[in-house]
Amino acid sequence: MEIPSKYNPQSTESHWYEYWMENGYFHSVPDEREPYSIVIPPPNVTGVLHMGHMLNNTLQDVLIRRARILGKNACWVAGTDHASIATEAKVVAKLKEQGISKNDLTRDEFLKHAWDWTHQYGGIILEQLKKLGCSCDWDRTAFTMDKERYDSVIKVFVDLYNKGLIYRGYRMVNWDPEAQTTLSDEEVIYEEKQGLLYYLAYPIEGSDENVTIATTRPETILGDTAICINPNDERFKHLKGKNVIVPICNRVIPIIEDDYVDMEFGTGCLKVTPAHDINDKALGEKHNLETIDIFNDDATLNSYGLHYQGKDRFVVRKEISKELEANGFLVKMENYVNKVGTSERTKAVIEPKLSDQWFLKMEDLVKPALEAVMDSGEVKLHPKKFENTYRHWMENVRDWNISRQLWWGQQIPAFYYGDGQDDFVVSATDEDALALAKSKSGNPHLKLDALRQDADVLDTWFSSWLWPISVFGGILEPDNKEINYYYPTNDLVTGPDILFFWVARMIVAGYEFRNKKPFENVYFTGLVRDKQRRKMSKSLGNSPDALKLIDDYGADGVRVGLLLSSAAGNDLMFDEDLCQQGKNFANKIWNGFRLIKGWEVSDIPQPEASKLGLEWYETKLNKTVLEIDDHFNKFRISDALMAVYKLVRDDYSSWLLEIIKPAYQQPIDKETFDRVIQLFEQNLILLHPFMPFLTEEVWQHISKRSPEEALVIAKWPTEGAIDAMLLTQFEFTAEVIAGVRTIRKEKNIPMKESLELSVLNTEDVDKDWDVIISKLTNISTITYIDAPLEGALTFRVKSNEYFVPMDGAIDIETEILKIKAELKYTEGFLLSVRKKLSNERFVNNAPEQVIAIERKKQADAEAKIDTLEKSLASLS
RNA sequence: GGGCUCUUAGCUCAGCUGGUUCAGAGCACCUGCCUUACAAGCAGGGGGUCACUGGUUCGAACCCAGUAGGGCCCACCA
Repeated sequence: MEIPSKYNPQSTESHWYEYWMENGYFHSVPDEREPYSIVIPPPNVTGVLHMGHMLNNTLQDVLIRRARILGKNACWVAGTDHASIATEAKVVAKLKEQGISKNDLTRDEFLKHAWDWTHQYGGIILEQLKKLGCSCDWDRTAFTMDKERYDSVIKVFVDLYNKGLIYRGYRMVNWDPEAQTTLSDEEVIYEEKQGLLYYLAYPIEGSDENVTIATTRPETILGDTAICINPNDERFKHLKGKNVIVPICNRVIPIIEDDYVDMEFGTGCLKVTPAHDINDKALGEKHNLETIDIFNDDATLNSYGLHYQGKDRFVVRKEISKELEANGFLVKMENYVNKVGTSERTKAVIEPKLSDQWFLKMEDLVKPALEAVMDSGEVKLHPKKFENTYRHWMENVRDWNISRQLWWGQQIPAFYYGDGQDDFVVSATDEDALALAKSKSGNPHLKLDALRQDADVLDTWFSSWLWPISVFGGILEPDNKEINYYYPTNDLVTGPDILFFWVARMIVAGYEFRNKKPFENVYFTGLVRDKQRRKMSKSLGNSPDALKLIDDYGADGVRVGLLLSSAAGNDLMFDEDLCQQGKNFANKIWNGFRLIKGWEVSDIPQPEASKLGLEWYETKLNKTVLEIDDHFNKFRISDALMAVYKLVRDDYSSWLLEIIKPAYQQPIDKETFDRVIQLFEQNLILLHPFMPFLTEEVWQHISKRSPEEALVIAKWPTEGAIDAMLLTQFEFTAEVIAGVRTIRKEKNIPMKESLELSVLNTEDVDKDWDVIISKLTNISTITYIDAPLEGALTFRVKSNEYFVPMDGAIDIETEILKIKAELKYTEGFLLSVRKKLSNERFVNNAPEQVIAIERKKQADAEAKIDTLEKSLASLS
């Protein structure tokens, strides 16, 4: 059978993915095994795979595949999020392209468009995850708006309402004038923007005097209902109790006093606009001020805007400042940088706005979730530093605005039967709502069609916070077999940007609805950035096409590329070269397989070198397995990969294969062959979580396997013995080999030309390793000698001295210089060790073991100096 | 403004309890090799004042304090 020398991922990846699917390896049902479950952070239903998803899902796949190989019942639940505001915005934009305005559609018509869109694009990202190799249980694929998840959300809403935790309130909320909906505090991004600070003069009623205030938003003067000064401010003492006249609209408003006002800022005098600023709202309530809302929902001015009515707030800002200037009210303008809240989704500048919204009381809900992370450690965050951030948010949490003025989402199950503030009932079904309404209103003749359901939908996160529960049906059927088996899930992998949006709220929901944590570990990935440290984004165009990367480097190559430098919580500077490294590594393994496959096996005795080499590699592998397990336990995934990478590339390929490789066209003995295949298979198992396709391909090529023997469900190596002596001896041997190779290189002696080696042996070296030295360096004989050899190049390992006899002139001067340099270094080293050992306080205070090590260092150095001095003497 | 965190080789980062020759890895770089598995490779090599200043200690990249400079999160100063 001819095996190509280049591994070709394209031809194998889809094949093995189909094979895995056909055999149902990813599907999980509860059984007697230990469960291991992960729920996917559901990507937006209409999204496409980007680098963040790639990283995130690769990590999850590594974890789930390893769990599967460890023999656990691994279940990775896939699904998508309806992403109400993002999806609705996309649908609105698409309709607009077709000349359809959302306002011309009924709710049902709009929802039909949204569902069409969802069905058209909803599966794309999941198909892309399959290309990446993700071993999700696709039979469980869920959607935050499917029937079960929808009903779960409604049930939870009703439940929380009945517990008194959900309330309706007229509050100042963050208004996105573009999407025309409210946002939660978390959805507002504050950005520094260069603006102007306008100093405006307000005439004082019944006087020629003015009072000057500073504002960044001159257009809001039309909504002013007071001027506020600090009661301790001597400068304004004379203004107490007076009124001022608002320029342009000529309204008379009072001057009030409150020590909220910072005397140092601006003029020390503040205009109060209760409808458009959260602090002014508080002041307004405290001082019983009128509230004048000057904006429409799209942030154009309403009738309070007078001649500016219908114009956008930013247009008005420019125009009104001109008008103020023209009329002498504008004292001056200053450049000023202030923080402006913008919508996470639409980027529109947020307008604080008073409106009726639904809120969830958070204070008590949050308590068990805070404790779970900070006190009991039931939920662990990786890296740990996020615990502080988490605590801070949890301790300062505010009520969650859960209503959105959108159509795409779970419609709030509140039904109004009258026009009063409290003329509504909350219920999961119409019939119950009617019954409740009848009794609450005292009107037994109320009809169903007289009930009007709240038009708002719930915040997307109000459905995704239930995800680890709702995907197992744990809300609707709290005692079902699945939820009892898979919940709590084990690990969650996500980005720190949704710590508050999602992770914290899931923990809250877990304790509230299951009385149990939703997961044990949260692994936060970093942001994927480009080489210049810029965030990857569509607008910058610096995000590579995920699928093209897979085409170019293979899914395995991309996975390795992403994992190689992605310590938890650290941003990842993505560089395609890393994928190339991954691809190269895949090819390396492929060729390792090719080499073995090409050997002819014969019934001949096993060479000593092979026997020893195999023994050493087995120990090395056992040691590495321990390291890898340790890395995994600490979520150091890239370290785990690096450990396998080095094991396979350095120890296995460069050392073991070279040690056992038969001479050209010679057969290999059966014992070595069988053993090396077993060890190679162990390598493949260790590699499989990281590079699932390549390893399965090679695994199946090594021998014909039944579906029960597929690599995807192989068994992780169990702990084996580690022979420390073998490892030490190997390292010593490797140094000797490197010494000979260096001489070859320096003197340009080709590998074909065999050399001799003499050893002045003062170390207690096991001569068994000589066969390996000979083989790897083409040394014909190794001789043990008592005195330095003349006419030879030398090198030293520990206190052993090695001589390679050389025809022709040896540059004695150079040799002497080399030895002198080595001597100088060693003497310096010895000096520092001696100094340490002669320090009484060190000897008295340091642990025994540390002192023993120092003594050993001293003895080694002394022996080495002895060797060096003898060589020097023999040369001169 | 508050909190957290980081600064180690050209780049990205390890360095876990202060103690092995502890100053590391991968990549990049330099040199030599198309050696019969792999040039997507092999072998060899150079490279760091561990940000700075002090302190604690027998001993500090590691602990403490301060300084400088990044990053993240939170916060209503108009």
